[in-house]
Amino acid sequence: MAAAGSLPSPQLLEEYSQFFRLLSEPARLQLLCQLRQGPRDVASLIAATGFSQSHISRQLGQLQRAGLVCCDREGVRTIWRAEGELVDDLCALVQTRLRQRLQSQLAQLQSL
Amino acid sequence: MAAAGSLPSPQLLEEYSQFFRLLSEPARLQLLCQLRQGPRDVASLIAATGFSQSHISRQLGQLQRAGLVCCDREGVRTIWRAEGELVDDLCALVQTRLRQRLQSQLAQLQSL
DNA sequence: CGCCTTTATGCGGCTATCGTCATAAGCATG
DNA sequence: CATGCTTATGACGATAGCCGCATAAAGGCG
Repeated sequence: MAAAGSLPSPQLLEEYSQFFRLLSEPARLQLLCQLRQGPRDVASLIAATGFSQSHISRQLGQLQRAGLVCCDREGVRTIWRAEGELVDDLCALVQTRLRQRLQSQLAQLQSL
Repeated sequence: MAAAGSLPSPQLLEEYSQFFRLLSEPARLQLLCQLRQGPRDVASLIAATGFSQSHISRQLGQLQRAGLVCCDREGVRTIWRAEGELVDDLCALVQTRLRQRLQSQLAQLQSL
């Protein structure tokens, strides 16, 4: 039986949704995956993703404001890196769910 | 040191982002919160959220296709309920992060 | 100081999605 | 069957967000 906790306030709901929205775009997820492999400068992110410099700059800015990435200045260059394990943990949970659903769909197909 | 796993394929990235996109809208999050408290029929969801019937129907459809909610037919009425703990787990992780960030901001303010 | 490299931002086109209204489809009852 | 109640879907206006182009700002080098 589900616990009957109180409902979250609209403001909190808004915070949650804004956070999840960050992860709802393949471009940002791709950047996070790149940075999960280790620190990268913007040039290599451009090369790896094919996005324009301005786009990458904006997305990194959003991720930084959310505390998901941070950067170290090396002169005029900026080296970005992932911060924290949150995204990995979230993706692991989601991956488990996705796998379960695919397996059940597979079972459905095979039972025909 | 971060593990240097392989990069996810674009298709997988798309799957992840589509899933997170479901949670990136306050309306859907609100529905999920309502259903987390227990099964509800559509009329009570309309009353609780103020959204139109058509909108709620669409959002529930999306959540259902993702396996986050499911429904039992009671004659012509449909009773919806949350399915699985995934959303709760995800929100718990995010909440921890949000709290940490607010606390650190608070500490910053107090150190002035 | 001029020049180059690198990052941040204003602007605008484009697409996707939100949310509503109107309507259709399905099921129960008199 | 006709009526009423509940849910699903087509159409549409409004808005938000993606993404690139052009340009400004900031730092390094001769």
